[in-house]
Amino acid sequence: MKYTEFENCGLKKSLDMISGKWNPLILYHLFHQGNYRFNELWQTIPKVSKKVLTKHLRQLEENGLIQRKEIQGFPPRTSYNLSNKGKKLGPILKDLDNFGNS
Amino acid sequence: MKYTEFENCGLKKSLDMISGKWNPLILYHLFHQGNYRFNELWQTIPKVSKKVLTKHLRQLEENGLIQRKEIQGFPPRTSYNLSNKGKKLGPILKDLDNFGNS
DNA sequence: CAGAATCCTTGAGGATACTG
DNA sequence: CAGTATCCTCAAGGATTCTG
Repeated sequence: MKYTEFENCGLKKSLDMISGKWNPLILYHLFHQGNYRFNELWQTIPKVSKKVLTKHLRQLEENGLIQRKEIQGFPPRTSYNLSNKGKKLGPILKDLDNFGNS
Repeated sequence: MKYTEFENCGLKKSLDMISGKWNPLILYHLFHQGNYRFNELWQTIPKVSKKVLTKHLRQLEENGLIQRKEIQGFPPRTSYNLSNKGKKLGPILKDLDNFGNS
């Protein structure tokens, strides 16, 4: 496999999806509590700036791992939860966790 | 899970082990051909500089995923191959590859 | 509340030259 | 052959302030 091929392979795509600094933690929380509003998630992971948290969430959404819902009204609210695709990552992340602990 | 806990969890450790730019490709080649000398590997992945390739290999070795053997004599030779631990990553990387292709 | 805008720091990775 | 040694670039992430 050459580098140009690697760039398009599934492994690379998967790693790009989850390797952002906060992505594993975001996914972890969505796995275990299901549903978060933006500020709720931010307070759960207080060390990340809102800008960066937003960026991570946008990428996760673009990659189809999470869903973002706007709730109409004022003040504005958003709700984030895992997509079906995102849920399929669960066992793999668990495998990686076990591997890292071995 | 708080960030401080995440820093020490297995998932973080695993991601740190494999998320270096060239690590997946290095592991891929070692999986499929078993044994490489330094220059052989470098010519297989020619876009990486020797400095960076060395750094990746050192880290993989420190994390116990690969083994490095020096062959005495001149010119110097080294041989790299997967450790038993490294081989256990195979199925997980395959899962990630499938996931990324889905 | 859920971001967007702005400016800044840091380190991973790259390019090139040198060496035992 | 298998690396070191230097110098350099760039983008991820951080800090802070502003807004509909």
